[in-house]
Amino acid sequence: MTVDCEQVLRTAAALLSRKATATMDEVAKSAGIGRATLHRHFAGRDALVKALEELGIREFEAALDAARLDEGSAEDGLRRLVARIEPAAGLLAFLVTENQLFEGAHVNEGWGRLDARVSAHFRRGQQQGEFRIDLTPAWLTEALYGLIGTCAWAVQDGRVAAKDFQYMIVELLLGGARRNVEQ
Amino acid sequence: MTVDCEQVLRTAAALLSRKATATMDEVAKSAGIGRATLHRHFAGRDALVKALEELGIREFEAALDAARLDEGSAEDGLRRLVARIEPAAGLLAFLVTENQLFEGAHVNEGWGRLDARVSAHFRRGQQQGEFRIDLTPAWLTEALYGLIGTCAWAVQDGRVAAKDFQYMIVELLLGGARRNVEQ
DNA sequence: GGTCGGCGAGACATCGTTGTCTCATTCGGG
DNA sequence: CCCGAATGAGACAACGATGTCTCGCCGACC
Repeated sequence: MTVDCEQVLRTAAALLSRKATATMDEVAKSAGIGRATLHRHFAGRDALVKALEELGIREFEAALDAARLDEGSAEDGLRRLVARIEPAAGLLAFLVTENQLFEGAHVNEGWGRLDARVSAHFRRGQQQGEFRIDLTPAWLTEALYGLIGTCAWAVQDGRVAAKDFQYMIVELLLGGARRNVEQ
Repeated sequence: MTVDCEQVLRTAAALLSRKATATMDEVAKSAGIGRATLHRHFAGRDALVKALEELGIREFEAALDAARLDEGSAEDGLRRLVARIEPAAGLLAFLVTENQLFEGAHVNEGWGRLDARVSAHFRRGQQQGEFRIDLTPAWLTEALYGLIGTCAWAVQDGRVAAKDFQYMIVELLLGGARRNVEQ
């Protein structure tokens, strides 16, 4: 009968990704538990969001590990990363926009680590001559986050087919919309 | 002594872009007016957001008109559009994420018109052989919105220089991160 | 100079959300 | 089979935000 905190968090992530202003009661109901039980596991809304943030950081970090970014070309590494991150795309979209609400109050240091790893990968691609050097690693990192969130929403709204998730993100981020005639 | 509604809206947009959960009182204070006066002009929070939405649609539509998308190459048209849209980027970022909160309740038909115009421009670029046909116009449209919002936030946080706003968006969207050796 | 309309400030009731509590129930282990 | 821990449901007060009101003030217009 014990509640699975991890499962509750995933359900909450799915709901809050679509409706960031959802009530604690709505979160509890969507997880199939009572509001009191939700409070027993997460002291309040802040604690819930914080737990969600840590879950997102864990999943992102796991995706980074699983993608083995330092193996092979930078491009292939990016493809593996997007593939591994797809299951957590909705959670990531929520957290990225949620972070905008924190007016510099305090940002989890985990984001710094993640940013550094992703940014370093883009920098490696630049140094190896794979990526353009006129787009800064910081911007490419932000753009990756933004495109993941945008595509996750587009899939939810039916504007992009779910099976095209990885392709649309990676192809746009790597190749852009311009058609290269020599290809 | 009459309040300039337009100016109030722009101030509100600047605040709400950064803090979507700002109080009506905060909005009023940031605009330098009293909460009562704010209520006299906008019946409530919903009315304020709706007015903001219509302002955003007007500005976006004006940017589309000014960009003269049908003149010259599709690429140049996109560059002009991003340039014209830059002043309203923060407002757009707010509205795009705010729209995620509307769980299909009702979407302003203005967004449909805007989507159609932007989407048609990408489609024209595809038909003229300028743009790739494996990235759907709908996705390119969403990606444009997403990158504009992401870049607006990145500029606010100092991760991207303000002067690079147009360049970063257009270059990434058109050319992607991959380095083309023949260039 | 007087009047009138709009504004700011504050008071007030209301509503929704939140956090805490109690109590009955149920599931699982001893 | 019994006991205890955990859960669900509901009640409750507290808090913040909201919407409405009044009052005093000031600037504009006549």
